Amino acid sequence: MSPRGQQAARAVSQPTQPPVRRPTVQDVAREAGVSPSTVSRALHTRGYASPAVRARVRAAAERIGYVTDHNARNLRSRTSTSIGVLISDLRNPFYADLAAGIEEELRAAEYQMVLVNDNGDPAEEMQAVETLLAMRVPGVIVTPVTAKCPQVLQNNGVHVVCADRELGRSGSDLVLSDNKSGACELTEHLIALGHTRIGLLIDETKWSTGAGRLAGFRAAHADNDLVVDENLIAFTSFDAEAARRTTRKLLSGHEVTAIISANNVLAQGALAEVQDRRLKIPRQLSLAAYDDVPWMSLVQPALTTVDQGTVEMGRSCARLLIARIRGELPSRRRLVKVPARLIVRGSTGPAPR
Amino acid sequence: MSPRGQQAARAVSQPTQPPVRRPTVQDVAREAGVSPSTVSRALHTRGYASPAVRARVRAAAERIGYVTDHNARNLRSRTSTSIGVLISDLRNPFYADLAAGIEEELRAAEYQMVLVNDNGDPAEEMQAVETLLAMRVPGVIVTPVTAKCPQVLQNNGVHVVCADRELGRSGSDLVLSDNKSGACELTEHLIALGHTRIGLLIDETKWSTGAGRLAGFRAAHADNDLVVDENLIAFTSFDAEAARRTTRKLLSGHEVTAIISANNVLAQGALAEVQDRRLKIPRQLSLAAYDDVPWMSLVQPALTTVDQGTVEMGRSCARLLIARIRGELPSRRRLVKVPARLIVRGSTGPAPR
DNA sequence: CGGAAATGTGGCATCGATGCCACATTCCGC
DNA sequence: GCGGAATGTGGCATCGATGCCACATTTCCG
Repeated sequence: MSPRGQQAARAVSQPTQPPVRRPTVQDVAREAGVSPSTVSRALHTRGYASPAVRARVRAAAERIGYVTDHNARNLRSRTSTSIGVLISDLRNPFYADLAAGIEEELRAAEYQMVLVNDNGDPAEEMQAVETLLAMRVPGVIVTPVTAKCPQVLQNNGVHVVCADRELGRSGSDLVLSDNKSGACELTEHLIALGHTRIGLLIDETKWSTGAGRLAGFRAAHADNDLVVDENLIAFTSFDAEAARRTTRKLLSGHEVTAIISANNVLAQGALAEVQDRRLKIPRQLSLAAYDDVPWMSLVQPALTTVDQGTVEMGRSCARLLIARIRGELPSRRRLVKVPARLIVRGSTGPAPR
Repeated sequence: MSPRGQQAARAVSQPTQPPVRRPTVQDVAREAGVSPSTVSRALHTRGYASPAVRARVRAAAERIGYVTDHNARNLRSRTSTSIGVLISDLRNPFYADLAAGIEEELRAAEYQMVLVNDNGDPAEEMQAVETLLAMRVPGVIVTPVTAKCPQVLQNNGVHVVCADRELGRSGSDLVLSDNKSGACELTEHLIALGHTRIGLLIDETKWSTGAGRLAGFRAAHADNDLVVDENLIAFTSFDAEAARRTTRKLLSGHEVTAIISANNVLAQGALAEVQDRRLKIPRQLSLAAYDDVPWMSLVQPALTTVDQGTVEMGRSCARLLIARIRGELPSRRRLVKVPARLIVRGSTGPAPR
């Protein structure tokens, strides 16, 4: 592979390099009759430019269609307005809502969102981290898969906000749903309806998310002097199909009168199984879920749920990160607990006797 | 506002500037005992470096934790690996799926996705365009709100792929669902079941999307020698609540035996109204929708739909754009029609007599 | 009215990687 | 064994915006 061959090949594969020459600060300077430095100050840096010059420069820039080159700016000023957002699955409405909230707030503050799906895979997550480091982003919002991820970022001076879950003891800022309270409230709602044998469909408890929800489930029982039958805590995998199979087992011979799904995906599986069995809800079985998503109010009867305020969680993440980047926060890490809200709908009713 | 005051204020608001000095090409060069140019070639540019040196440089880079600075690279080489993605509403599963497909393919090709929600607002859309121009992205994938958007981008030498809809006569590449065929197939399915008075709930026909679906609806009627009663084409606004009200009107005195919703959002409204009226589906009314999303198979009876293959559409967009950027495509614009697939479920049945 | 402070602008170096060219080797064939 | 091609490396300028400092004006006050 000779250099020459290389270049030739390259030239062939890029025949239509767009030849657009975009105006630079120099051009604007010439047009406005000032120096490049002045243009820069007039357009961006605060202060340092008389209103008259500022207006003139603005007009000139507008006239020749000048658009700042972020790459040059970022390089020189050693900053960037791109923020990394690292989530597990955009197709899951929880993550989509989270991302939507983040994006909204970032956009309002004139930051850009670089969104990466890691599919819950540690390798892809680290790959993404590398990319974000290369982009020199000042901050990242992540629903971490591995504690290593926030750690590496922080070691490189990148601000990190962990969303939805805590992994190990990172010093990162955190935005979490108040899982324990929410799950507790939901469980108590069922207990108040007379349920004593409540199944909990849950996929993990390693992360604070599952752990919190389980804790809330237990707390509600304890508060009402009920002992939790450990057999009713049904561990399953993270996909709907697995949840369905687990629900099947749960419904066989455990005499549960209610089932709580720990998240929206598991709820899909649970509902599918329940519908398949033609169980009358809520007469024969009450069904509820943590993490309200739109379809839950479309099925009949509509599902009783706990709304995490996911979009607001996303907004909080972004606000927190921006404040951190601007250095407006004391150095100690901040924990934001987003309150969860119980939404009672038709799928929960008095326990059958 | 004196300069000094400015600086002081700035200093106060950024007390903890992360002092992390990241290794540069120079550092790697020193570590490996070669020149910076060689490092650059060894790590990135193809060819031009002996395997031995290449390995040595790689090792050195690894050892000192070198991560290329994309800003510098982009500036110098006048390219970027960030791709803009401009959609209307991330919370709508259609757009989320589209974005997921795009991201997947971009990531595989080592591009990054900068995702912007324009909320269907022309002003925000143009705002986003400006930002993407500033980032010097080589390409953008957009579900356009305005024809101006792809146009401005192209005028600035940015490659554009329009997804899901065509606006006016831009020269952009296009990736569309085969709306006409899909809608036609769906309508014919209903006609075959004996329906002759089919309502169509639709929000717009200015864009190719709505226009195509309406055309398919008409085509199916024509193919079966049925005249379309224009009163059954129910125009509505783009939100579920409006769709619900429109459905209400449609159900009052038009003697429709089936309703097709032109997209997933409208379907929500239609379903809500139908459930509210306690109509038996499909005995009293058949219900169907264009654009299959997960909840449609969760409701009972599950909805008959047309699956657009949205994720695949996203992938197509990304593949097309990348090929375009690499200059692998002939200059004439390309139109990709993604086939739609009819999914018959329980919500459609024989027409009542 | 003079000199110091305040105020606005311009000049120049610089951020970090890379394109391009020159040059030092090595290789080959006659 | 020698001239010229092939091959691999280093040097240097450069992408475009901005931080910093110097300096030319103005402004202000004793």
